[in-house]
Amino acid sequence: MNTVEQQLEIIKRGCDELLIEAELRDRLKSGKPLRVKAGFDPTAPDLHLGHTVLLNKLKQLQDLGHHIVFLIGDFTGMIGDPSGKNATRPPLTRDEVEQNARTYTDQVFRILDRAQTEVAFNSAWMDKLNAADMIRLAATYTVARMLERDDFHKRHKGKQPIAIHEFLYPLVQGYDSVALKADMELGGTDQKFNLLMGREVQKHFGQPPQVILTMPLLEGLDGVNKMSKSLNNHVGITEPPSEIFGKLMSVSDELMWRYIELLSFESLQKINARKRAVEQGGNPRDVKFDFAKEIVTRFHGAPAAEAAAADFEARFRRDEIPADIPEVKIAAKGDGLPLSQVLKQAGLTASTSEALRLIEQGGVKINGEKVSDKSLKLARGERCVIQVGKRKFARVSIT
RNA sequence: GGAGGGGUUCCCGAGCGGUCAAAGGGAUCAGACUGUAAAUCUGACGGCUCUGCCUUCGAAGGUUCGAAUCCUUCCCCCUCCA
Repeated sequence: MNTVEQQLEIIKRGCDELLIEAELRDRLKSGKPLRVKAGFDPTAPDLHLGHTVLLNKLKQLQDLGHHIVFLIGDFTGMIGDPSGKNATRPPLTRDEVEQNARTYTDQVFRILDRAQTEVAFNSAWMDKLNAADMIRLAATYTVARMLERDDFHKRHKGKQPIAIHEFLYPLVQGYDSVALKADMELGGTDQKFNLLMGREVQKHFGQPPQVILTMPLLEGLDGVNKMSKSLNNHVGITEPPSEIFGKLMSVSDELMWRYIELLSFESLQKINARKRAVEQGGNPRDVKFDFAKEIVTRFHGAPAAEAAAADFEARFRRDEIPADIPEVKIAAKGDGLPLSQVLKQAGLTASTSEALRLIEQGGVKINGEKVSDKSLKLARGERCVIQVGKRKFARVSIT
């Protein structure tokens, strides 16, 4: 068993903020496993690397012997999503929520120990709350304090709409902590307000306030916004090995260090040594390459990672055609089909207009030969490998 | 309830009767280069049976030879007052 100080060190590594450390120390001293809560929104069931920053921390806590409650915000999810003004998502049905929850947990248990994790749904207690209870809950906080929350504040100042029910979100999240008797709650730095709300609501209900631990948010591939599926700057953990590998290689050399800092399990000494090596003229590509392998290994195993690495080398360093490319059969009417049609029907381009543009720009190759003739027709019976850009391939036969 | 300001292509944002498929930026994609799907530079960026045609500027009507631009009604958002 780890001492309190050893535990604290593990808990604090990589975290953004721990509030309040003294309280956590006291709770750890009691020797009782902590009830650690982390809430997730069931609207986006695909986990990406950004989520894993938090999940890895939960795993560490789990390994220290604490009790993890994986909370799925199905109640809140069914009302509709408050964050992000422009994408007012349609409310989810019970079925959809359950479906999402299942895919969610399946992915989560690639990281957490299924047998030792409690999965909870906040509808379990929220459904029982009546309107009067809701009003009482709402009475525990003021509008002014609510507007302190950064995103509300920004939207309010920026003259963006805020719907009333969005104010209920933090309150409900806080109430979840009451229902779960949470000792500790984890979240991203953007969750700090909500997590603190949990403390307030708990105090209001006569419980000792939870300790909160925030983890840094992982930037997306663009290096600017936080990683999210809707911004399409994410790396999903269920994506194919070569996709994960390629996406990580596309991270800028600068951002790469941030990714390593938040995602790698390497020791800090090792990471620092790599930094020094690059500063002294080492190639950052090599560091990125190893890091990409580490991550692919984590989710797909070492053999898959080796294969993805080899594939990447072949494709982008030696300009070879990858090993497995999709076969596509396209039916031609008459004697043949214009190339632009073939590209569209093979799914290599979104439209014929795009196909024509790409041909014009020299982005289309047939059997390795660049095509420049926009009106080229492929005859019936033809079989060839078509490449669009660096990444899209198809083995096409015209029938 | 009153007054005012808005809703433009994936996003932000100009345009305010013809020269507008609509400036600029971002995102994206392609090409060049390269140490990589880094960086940088160049180009493309509604669709199609592509030197032309069709659809788009909150929605529906209308005025006009011609509308994103003017009018009417409706829907939605913001600010201030109450």
